[in-house]
Amino acid sequence: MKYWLVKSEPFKYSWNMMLKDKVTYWDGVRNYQARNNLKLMKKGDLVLFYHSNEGKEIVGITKVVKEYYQDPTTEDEKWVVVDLRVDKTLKRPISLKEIKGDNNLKDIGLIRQSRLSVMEIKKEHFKYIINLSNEK
DNA sequence: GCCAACGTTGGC
DNA sequence: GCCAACGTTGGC
Repeated sequence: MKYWLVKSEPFKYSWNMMLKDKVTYWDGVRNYQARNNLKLMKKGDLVLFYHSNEGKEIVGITKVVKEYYQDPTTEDEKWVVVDLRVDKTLKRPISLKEIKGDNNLKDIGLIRQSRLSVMEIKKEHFKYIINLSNEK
C-alpha cells in the first residue's frame, strides 16, 4: 500500500466541494510524471489533499476507490483519472510553512518538487503528518 | 506581480 | 538529439 498527495487550487476544486461530492474523479492532470503516479495508485491507497495557492495546507485525507481509467474530460487517450473518496478531514490543517519548518519533513516531495501535482508520500511522512494534525 | 523551476515545442 | 524560446505552476 502506498501513500500520495494531490494538489488542488481551492477555487477550482476545494476540500469543501470534495466533502459534498464524497467521491470524485481526479481529472485535469496533464503532466506525465503526475499521470504516471495516478497509474500507480491502487485501490485503498491513502491520498492527502493539499490546497495550493490559497491556503497552502494539507486539509484532508482521501482514499483511492477506483484505479485509473481514461480521463472523461478529454478524448486524448494519454490522460487518465482515478476515483477518490473522502476519508477524513484533518483535525487541524498542516500548512506548507509548518512542513518547511519541520526537519522531519524536509525530504518531502511537496518541497523538493514543488510543481508536481500528484506525488508519492513516504509512509513515515504520511504518518508524521497525521500525528501532527492529531496532537494539537 | 514577480520569479524560480520545470516541462514542452520546434528549428537545426 | 540538442538547445533556445516559450509556457505553466505555485510560492512569495
